[in-house]
Amino acid sequence: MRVRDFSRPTTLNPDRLFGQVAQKLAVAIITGRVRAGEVLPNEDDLRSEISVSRTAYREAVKILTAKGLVEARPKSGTRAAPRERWNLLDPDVLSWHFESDPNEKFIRDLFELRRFVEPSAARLAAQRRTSADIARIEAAYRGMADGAPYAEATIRADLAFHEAIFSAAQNAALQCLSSAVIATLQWSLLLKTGDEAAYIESLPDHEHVLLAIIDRDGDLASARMAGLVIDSLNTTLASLGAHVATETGKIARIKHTK
Amino acid sequence: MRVRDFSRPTTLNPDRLFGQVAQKLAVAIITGRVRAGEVLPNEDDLRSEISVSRTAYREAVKILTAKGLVEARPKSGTRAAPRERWNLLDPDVLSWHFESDPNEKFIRDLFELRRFVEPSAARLAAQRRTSADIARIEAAYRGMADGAPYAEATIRADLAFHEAIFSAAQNAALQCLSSAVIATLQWSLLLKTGDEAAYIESLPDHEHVLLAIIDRDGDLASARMAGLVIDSLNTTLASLGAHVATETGKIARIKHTK
DNA sequence: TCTGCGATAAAGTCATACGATAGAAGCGGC
DNA sequence: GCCGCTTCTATCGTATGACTTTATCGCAGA
Repeated sequence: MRVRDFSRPTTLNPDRLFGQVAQKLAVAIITGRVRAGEVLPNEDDLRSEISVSRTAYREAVKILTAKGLVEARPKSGTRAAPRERWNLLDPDVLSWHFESDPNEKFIRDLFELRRFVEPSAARLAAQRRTSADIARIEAAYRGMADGAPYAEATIRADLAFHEAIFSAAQNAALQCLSSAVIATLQWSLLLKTGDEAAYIESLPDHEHVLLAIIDRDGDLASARMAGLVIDSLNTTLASLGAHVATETGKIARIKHTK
Repeated sequence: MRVRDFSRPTTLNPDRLFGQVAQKLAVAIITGRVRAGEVLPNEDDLRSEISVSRTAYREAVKILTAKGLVEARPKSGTRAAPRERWNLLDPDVLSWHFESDPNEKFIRDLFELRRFVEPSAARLAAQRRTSADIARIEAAYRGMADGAPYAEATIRADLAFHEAIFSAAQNAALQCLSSAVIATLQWSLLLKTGDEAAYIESLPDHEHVLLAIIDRDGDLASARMAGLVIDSLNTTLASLGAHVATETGKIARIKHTK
C-alpha cells in the first residue's frame, strides 16, 4: 500500500541514489520480505534491478545500520535485525512503514503512546506557551476548520496543530516524539478518509484543547487532549475494522506481532 | 566529562574506523564545539589528526545524517544540523551525550519524559505481564538489593529493572523509549554516586512497584512508579546542584538551552 | 538593477584494489 | 571412521583516483 506521506523528508534524500537504495532495503525489511537472514540477495539485486556501485550500496546500509534495521558484523555478513532493535520512533523508519500494509498491532501501540504522551504535552504547552505558540496553534486550527475534510491542506493543518502543541511544551525530548504522533495521525486520517462526520465532530475537541492552552489550564488541556486521542483511536479502530472487512484479500496480511 | 556508559553498543562499532570518526564528529557537534556551521574543517582534520580515507569519513557522515546530527547538501557543504533536528532519543545520540558535560535542561527534559512515560509503562506491565516478565523484574530487583550501592553490577541491575518493565508492557513503540529512560537513569546514578542513603531509600520503592505488577494492579503500579521517578528527580537535582556548586569551574558550561 | 550564463566547489557516484578475518571446506592424523 | 588442524573463500572494511551532478556565486550583458 503506497499512501500519501506528509512527513517532512527528514534525512533520507529520495532523489539521491543511496537514499533510494536505503528506502528499497528498508521497505523489504519492514514488510517482512527479508527476515532475520542475510540481506545478501541485494548484492545480486543491485546488479540486476538497478545497477548501483558498491559505494552507494554501502552508504545505504550504513543508514539502515544507524537506524537499527540491519546489523553488519565484520565478516559474517549483513543481516536484517530483529524488530526489537529497530528505532521505531525514527522519522524515517516511521515513514517507511507507510510503504507497507497497516499493521494493526503497531497502530495500536502508536496510539497507546499518543495516549500517554500527548496529554502531557498539552499540559506542558498550557503552562509554558508563549503568544507565538498560541498564534501557531490557532492558525493550524483555522486551517482545519476552513478546509474541506481530508483535503491535503486540511490534513497538513491537523498535523501542524499537534506539532505546534509539542513545540509549545518546550521539551526537546518530548519534541522528538512528535514525529511518531504525526505518523499515527497520518495512519488514522488515511484510514478514516471518507468518514466526514468523524472529522467534523473532532473539530470542537481541537478547539477546546486550544482554549484550555490559551487559558493556561494544564489539567483541562491534558484531559481534553486525552479525550481527543481516545475518540480518534475509537473511530480509527472502527475504520480499521471496516477496512479489514471490505478488503477481504488483505485480512491475512494484517499481522499481529506475536 | 567521560563517564561509564552501560548502554548496549547498539549500532556504532567503536572498534571500526568509521565508528570512531562518527563518534568524534558527533561529540564535537553535541558538545557545541561545532555549531550550525561547516563541518568541513574535518576534511583537513582527517588529513592532519588521524589520516582517514574519504570512504570511512563519508560513511561516518552518513551515520550522523541518519541520526539528524548533520545535513549534507551538494554544494553548500556538510553542516551541523540545528538541535531540533537531532534524534535525541536515538540510543547512540543519547550515549554520545555522555561524552559531554551534563546539560541540566536536557536532563530535566529527559526526567519529564520519564515522568510521563514510565508510570504508563508500569501500568501496562501490570496488566500484561507474563510469569517470565515477573522473573526478569524480580531477578533485577534482587541484583539491586544484594549488590553494593553504585557498584557496576548493581547499576546494571537497576537499569535491567526498568528495562524489564518496559519489555513487559508489550508495546513496541513504548519499548523504544526504554533507551532514553536508561540514559536518564545513568545520568542520575552518576550524579548521585556517593549518596548511599538515597539509593537505599529507593529500594523499597522498587519493591513496591514490583509487588503491584505481580498483583496486576495497574493503577497502583503506575502511582508507585510515578513516585519513584519524582523521588529520583528530586535527589538528582539536589546532586546536580551540589555538583555545580563544588565544580565551580564548570558552572559556566552548564548550558540552559535558550 | 535585474537577468542569465558560466565558473566553481563540494557532495555524490563509480571502479578497482588490497587487507583482515570469520566460517566453511578440505586434508591428514589418530 | 571420527576429530582436529590447515587452507580457502566469501565478505566486510579501508583506501585511492577519477568522473558526474548539483547548487551557489560572481561576472557580464540587457
